[in-house]
Order: sequence, then structure tokens, then C-alpha cells
Amino acid sequence: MEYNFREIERKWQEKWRESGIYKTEEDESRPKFYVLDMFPYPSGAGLHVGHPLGYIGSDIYARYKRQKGFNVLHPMGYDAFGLPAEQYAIQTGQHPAITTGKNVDRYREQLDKIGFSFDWERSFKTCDPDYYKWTQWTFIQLFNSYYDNKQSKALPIAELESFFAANGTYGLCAAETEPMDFTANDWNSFDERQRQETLMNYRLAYLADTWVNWCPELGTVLANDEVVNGLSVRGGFPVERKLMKQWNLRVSAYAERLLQGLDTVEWSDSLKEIQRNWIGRSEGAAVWFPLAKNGPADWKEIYMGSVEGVKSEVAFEIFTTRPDTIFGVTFMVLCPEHEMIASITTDEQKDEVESYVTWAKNRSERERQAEVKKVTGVFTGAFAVNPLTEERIPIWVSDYVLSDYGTGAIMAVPAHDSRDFAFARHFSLPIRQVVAPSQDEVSNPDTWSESMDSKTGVCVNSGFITGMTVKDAGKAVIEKIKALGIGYGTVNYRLRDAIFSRQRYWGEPFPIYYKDGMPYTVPENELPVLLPEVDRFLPTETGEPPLARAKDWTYNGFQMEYSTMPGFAGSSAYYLRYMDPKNDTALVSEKADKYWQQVDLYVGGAEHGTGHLIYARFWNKFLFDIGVSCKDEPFKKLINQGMIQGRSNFVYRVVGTNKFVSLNLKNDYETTPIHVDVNIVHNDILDIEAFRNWMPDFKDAEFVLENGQYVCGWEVEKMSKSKYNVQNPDDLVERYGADTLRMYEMFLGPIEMAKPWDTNGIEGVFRFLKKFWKLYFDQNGEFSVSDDEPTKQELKTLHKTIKKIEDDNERFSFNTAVSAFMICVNELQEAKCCKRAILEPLTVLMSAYAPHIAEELWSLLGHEDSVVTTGFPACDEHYLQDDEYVYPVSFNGKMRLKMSFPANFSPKDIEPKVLENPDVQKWLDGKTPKKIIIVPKKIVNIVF
RNA sequence: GCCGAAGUGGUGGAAUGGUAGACACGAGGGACUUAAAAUCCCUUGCCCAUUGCGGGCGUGCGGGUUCAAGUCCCGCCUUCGGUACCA
Repeated sequence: MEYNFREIERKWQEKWRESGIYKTEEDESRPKFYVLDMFPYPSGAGLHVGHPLGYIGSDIYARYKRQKGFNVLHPMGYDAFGLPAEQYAIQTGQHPAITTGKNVDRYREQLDKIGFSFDWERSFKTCDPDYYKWTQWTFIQLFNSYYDNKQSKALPIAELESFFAANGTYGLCAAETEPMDFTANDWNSFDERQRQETLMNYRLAYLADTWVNWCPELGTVLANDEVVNGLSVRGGFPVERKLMKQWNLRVSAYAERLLQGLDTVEWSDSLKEIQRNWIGRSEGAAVWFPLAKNGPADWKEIYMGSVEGVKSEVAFEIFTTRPDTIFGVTFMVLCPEHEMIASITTDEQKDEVESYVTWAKNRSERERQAEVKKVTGVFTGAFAVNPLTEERIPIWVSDYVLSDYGTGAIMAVPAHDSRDFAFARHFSLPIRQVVAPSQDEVSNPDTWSESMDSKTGVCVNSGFITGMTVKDAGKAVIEKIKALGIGYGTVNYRLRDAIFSRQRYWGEPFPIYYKDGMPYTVPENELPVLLPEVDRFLPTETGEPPLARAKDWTYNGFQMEYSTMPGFAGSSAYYLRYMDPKNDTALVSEKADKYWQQVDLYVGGAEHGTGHLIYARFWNKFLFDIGVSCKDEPFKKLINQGMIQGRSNFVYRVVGTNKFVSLNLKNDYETTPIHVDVNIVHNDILDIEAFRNWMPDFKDAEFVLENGQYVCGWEVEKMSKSKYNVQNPDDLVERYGADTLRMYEMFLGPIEMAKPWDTNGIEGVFRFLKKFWKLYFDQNGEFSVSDDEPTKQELKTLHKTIKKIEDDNERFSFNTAVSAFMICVNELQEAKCCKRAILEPLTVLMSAYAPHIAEELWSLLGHEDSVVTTGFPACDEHYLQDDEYVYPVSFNGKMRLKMSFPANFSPKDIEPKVLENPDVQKWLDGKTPKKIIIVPKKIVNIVF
């Protein structure tokens, strides 16, 4: 019987569906294991071969874990809200829900063909109201929480209200948008509006005027991770900065926990490092620099008392990571957005400062980034006082200081910071060296070509810290400013709060309405707030988001929020929902959460390192704080499948003709390379007939062949339609079957490595499966398996394979596992082994990789049950032992000959036998060896 | 610039510090066949020798540690990913 993969795969996929064999339930009697793939955004283009790479890997692991006795949760769903469906809706008028539905059906169809063991009963889309109800619910909890820095956790906002009523802000230690200062009496006399505005400064989901990345083309704001090089990730449109009232999530409150948590998860070092950089923790000091309004004489009075006593109208708070260089400060710089600029600028400088600030604020992100090296700035005419040297220093404004990091104001130390250096040189400001490699290596900074940014060395020209190492001096300065009450040691993070509003239609509506201009939440029992219908998916004429078009978009007569939530809202807790997807009283029941705990293995692309994987961790930590999730970290182990790049093929057209010349002859002509559809090229040989039919232009093409064939060139590029290098898995499944595709995708290389997609080797895997199939059939094609006792050699082959597959599965080395199967089948074929005792366990091993063929053979072997419910075979090491072992014998490390000894020989027994060997004697040539190194079962090395 | 990962045949890639190139593709040769497909066998890192053997060189480059280095250490080069005025 032939290996008819089409029939076999159709048959078993149907059986699995009918029997619901992959349905999962909580089962206290078995240990659990949760394997999750990053769910896909169902785009119109369907799945390409890059998608299943991770899914196949996780499916193999899930099946392997089931065989090992685990109760495996392995769900799949869709990240269905998002821009492409909406852009399509704008162009065609078709509702995004319809487009999304169609795409989801197509994805499902494609996924089903590959034979995954997903529990589809747990599936959902993020745009399902039953699901986004809980996204909205979580938002309400965020709105009603603040972050307590002492306990390092989120607490109910009501507790903050009681705190204010009793203490005002005195002793408060909470994450905040900006510092506030009021007493209990103040609070108690506040009206409702003032209280709401105050609380907004602390809520974890808060509304605030925010400098945002505004993308006019998309008509929406974007988060930092959605903007690359000043262009939107989706569409590549320019992005500008704009001050807008936006919802934000106080992700920054969790910066330290997000950083610490990385030490507790099993992720790749590179991905952890990406997140650490994104969080960007830096230790340093905050220092108050007073304004020298009336000269140095009166500034000291300002400092009577504590830091709290310093009035921000007369002093600037700066952040520095180099307090040790404070004696080298020669000027200060404020960001153009700094609120004190207007009040300090002198009359003479007013016009110049105003025009600079206007210019700087209107510069687009892209312009700003393109001109990073260009130094711009303006002097305010005002001076500050360096609190340690009592010197007057000029205050400048420049856009190299960012408004949203630190305090938007810096002390400039041009000698030891490259940006300050460039600025000082450009505007001829003084540069003073305060750090040197050693006391006597001081030089004239005017002769320097760059600043000395090194954080090693000793302080010079630095008052009381002169002579100290940089490290000690930093500590000493912090002590000093603390004692003086003008500053303190502190930590700053690069991680910003996440902007949470999108002025788009196709997203979760906010459960928020406005009363007297203040936002209030819709009661939880009225969730979900359904996405309303609109006539068009565009902003209104007055520039309001599309939801403003909805009829009667109100709650009890109050206007609802017009923005919707961003894509990451729906993807931030979906892994929790899979634990209990049908629950309509909770995001996840306590019971389900206690059982499944967290994702044990998460598989997906590293491109989500600074987006989804930060947001989901934040979201989960919050849910942990409020008792919804029992684990602080959502994803215990993470595997990043490498990106699949495209492998493009080219034909070479002779310039000005319709003649195409084969790769190795092209140097004889003047040619232009043209992308050719990879689907009409096999092993780099062009299917000429198919090429002629591919495009009308090529109908009458002529060819210059080599050896009767047209050889195409190739290059690794991004997979894209325009490069004709997209391969969709359906074609391969149709041609070779799902089992071949599964094994081939694994065979390509290590799952974590980026690699070009290349079908050139798929024949080999297909041949292997045919060979595997043939082991079970005799020459006449009849199924024929013998019950004879296997030989020692056959048992060795089997158990070697069991051990190897187990090891490889555990370390996700699926490519070497496929090779191990090939070796095994080759050996069995050579031995003409068709014994049940060997083939049965092999079938079970194979079932994780090629489940359809394994099921078919399992049933032919006479089993009633399914192979996927059968346990992983045990390896008996006894069969792996050799009677005899071949030692490579080397001289001074160079291999010369091989000798075999009984496996149980000890080094002591081997040594004399080696020396007796005539070849060894020849090599020794009468000399006595200095040393003989014998590593059992490894090598004999003679040193002389 | 900074951070991270990786450089091995014509190609994808194997190698707990111990015979580098497993396994596969491709290529060349052969068997079967009227023929093709399918299948099977042999060769295949480079160079020299080739009647048989055999010998030399080889894991991006330069050093080092070791009896022994693709693997460990130091210094470079290249490629890919992340990030980028983050004070």
C-alpha cells in the first residue's frame, strides 16, 4: 500500500474533531502543563510558512508532554482588533467584523490542515464581547487603583481617598504623574471635581495631557513601541508630537518589578536584555539648582529646611547619573516644553527663546531624529546657582533635553558628557575637567576632540571630593546634598507610561462616560459596553474619532468616551482567559487559575519584546496584585522562534530584449535581475512553461539555458508579496502532506534561529516518511509486521532513538530529533527490521512530530485506542552498552590509529596493550612516552 | 554610539574540551525500466598522490590556555537583531 498522505490526514483530522480528543479539563490527579503560542492577527493574506514554525514546535512539545503524563492546556485564538481590518473597512465600507470573521475562518482552515492538537473549544477572538467584557473590566480595576511604592503593589483608590482625608499628601508614597502638595484640610474642603482631578494624578489608568506620537495619516496616537524611526510601524507614515488629553496606563509604576521579575523567568538572555534596556534603570541623584534671581547672596535662604521646603518657582530639579561631576557644571539646559521657561526668560532674550521653543515643539519626530547630531539651543538670559560651588551658571533651552525623561532639566558637564560637550563647543561655553585617569593627568579641555565620558578615574578640581574615585565621590556628593537638604539619591527609569487611547473604530470601547467633563466608569454589572455601529469608519468633520458618529453613544444621557483601546489591551490577559474561557462571572475563576497557574511554555517572536511582552507582564502583575492571578509572572519559559526570511528567486533578462539567461551564463550579457515567483521554481530550476504562463509579458520569452535547464539566482530577503517569495503552507500540505511540512519546518534548523525559508530540502523529509511507512509493509505492499524477538542491534537502534528524542524534546532541539528519526529508519531499513517490538514504540515517538501517519500505522498495528493517548516509551540504557569500544589513539593530540578494547577495560588495562601495538611502537620510534592520557570511552593520547 | 546573538563544505545545518562536517539537499556516477516517474547503490570539504595504500591543509582573522580547541580566555573583522540625544 502506498503512503497516501491526503487520505490519511483527512481521515485522522476528522476523527480527532469528532472524538474531541484534544479537549482539556482540569484534572487534579495529573500535573498540568500550559503550552501557548502567541496568537495571530488574522490578516487578509492568510498564514504563511513563518507562522506555523512556532506552532509546530509548541505542538510537538505539547504532544510530548501529554505522552509524559501531563495534563496539557494548548489553546489557540485570534488577536482580532486592529488597524488593517479597519483600513480595509475605510476603503471598502465593509464592516471590520465581517473582514475579521472571514480571515479567522481562513486561518482556522489553514491551521486545521497542519494537524495541531489545539483545544478549539477554548478558542475566542479578542473582539468577542464575551472576552472584551473582561478587558473593560480590567480597565475599570486599573482606573480604581493606585500604586503604593512602600508596599510595591496596587491598592484600591478608596484607600488613597481615606489617606488624603486623614493626612493630605504628607507621608504619601505613591506613583504619581506629578508631585502634589496639600493637607488633609485642603482635601476635605475640595469639591468633587477637585477631588477627581487629584485622584487622576494617581490612578493606574489615568487621563492626562500627554505629549503623544500623533500619526495624521492613521488619524490616531501611537505607543512608543508602535513608532520606529519617526514612522508608524503599521503603514510607515510620519508621526508628529502633539499635546493631547489621553488615557494612559501607569506602567512606569511597575518598572522595578518588571525588571526584578526577569530574574525569575526562563527567557533567552537576549530577550531579557532587550527588556532591561527598554526599562532602562539608572541610579543617580536628584538635585535642586536655585534660580539666581538676585545673585548668589540670597539663594541659601531658600534652602532652609528640607527638600520639601524648596519651592519649584525658584529652583529646578535635575536628575543626573553623575553626581561626582557636579563641580564640572558650567551651564544648565531645560527642555523646550519646560514650564518655567516663560517665567525666567529675560526681556532681551524673550523673542529668541519664544521662536526657538515654537520651532522645537513643531518639529516632527522624524526631523528631530534625523538631525540628532545638529546642535540647537537658546540662552534664556537667566542664571542658576550651582549649590555646591555657589557659582552662577547660565540657563539654556535645547531640544536635546527630553521632556519625558527625568525632570526635563539637566546640569551640563561638558567635560564628561558628549552631548553637553558638543553643545558647549557650539555655543562657546566653558568646559572644565573634574575627572581624570589620575591626579596628575589633568589636561586642557580646549585641546580635546571629545569629552571624557569614562566612569573610572579620580576627581580633580572638585572641592571636597578632589582625589576620590568617581565611585566614592558619587556617594559622597549624595550624602552632602542630602545633608544640605538640596537633593537625594534616586533611581530613574526610561520606561514610560503607555498611552492607551486610539482614535480608531476597531478596538475595545472604554467603559467610561463623562459627567461635568470628568470621566466615570460604567458599572461592572453593565459590561460589556458593546462597540456601537457607525455609518463610516472615519473621523468626523470636526476631527472627533469614529465613535462620535455612533447614534446615541451615551450612558444615561452622558457622553461616552470616543476613543477605543489599543491592540495590546486585548492581548494582555488572553492567556488567563484560556484557563476558563466560558466564565461569565469572572475573567478566570479562582479554581481554574489555581490549577493552571501560568503559561509554562510560551512560543512567539522576539519582535514583541518591547510591546506585548512588557504590557502583558504589567497587566498580569496588576491582576496578581488584585488577586485575580496567582502568579506574578505570566510566562515562565519563553522560546522565540526565529523569524523566517524569504528566499527570493531571480531570472536575468538581457537588457532591451525578452531573452532570459541562466545564472552561470549571465556574465556574458548585460542583464537586469527580475524577481520570479518562487512557486514556479524548484531547487532553483525554473519551470519554463509555468514562467511563460505567469505573466503576459513573458509569453514569448526566450531562454539561454545551461545543461538544458534554466538556473535561477537567489537571495535572502524579507518575505513579501512584491518579491514573489511568499510561500503558503497549504500548497506544501497539498503536495507533500502536513506530516512532511511539520517535520520539514523543524528540520530546517534550530527553532530559535532566524533563517531563510527554502523548500529545497523538503523532498528529503518526504522520502523519509515514505521510507518510514514502508517499514511496515512487505514487497507486495501488504501490511506485515512480525512478532519475532528483535536482535540486540535492533534494540540498540530503538533505545538510542528513544533517548535521543527525549533529550532533544526537552531542549527544544527539534531539528536534531528529526535527524535522529532518519538515522533510526535508515538503520531499520538496512536491517530489514519489521518487528512489532521495535516499530510500535517508534510509532509512538513519531506521533508528536508526524501525528497523522503515526495514527494510521498505530491503527494498522491493531490498536483500538489513539496513539496520542499512549505514553512515551521508556528507554532501557541496558541496550545501549557496547561490548567493545573503539579508541582513537593520538600522538601529541594528533589522531593516528584506532584500537578496540572490551568496554569494561579500565585505563590500567589499556595502557600496556596500547604500548605493545606495533603501529604505536613505530610512531614512538624507541622513545619513551612522557605521559599517556586515557579518557575512558573517549580517547587515548600519547604525549612524547 | 551602546547592548545582545551569530560566523563551520556548493546549500540547510551536526558535534557533554576528545576521530570536525552527523542528518539532509544539491551535484556526479551506476542499477532497475522500452521510456519516464518512483526506488536502490557508490562518490562528494580543499589540495597532492592514485595500481593499492597514503600525505598535507582546514570551523571569520590574530594571539593564548591545554596532552587535546569549532567549543575556553584576550584582541580584531564581518553579518544580523534590539535601542538610540534616556543626562
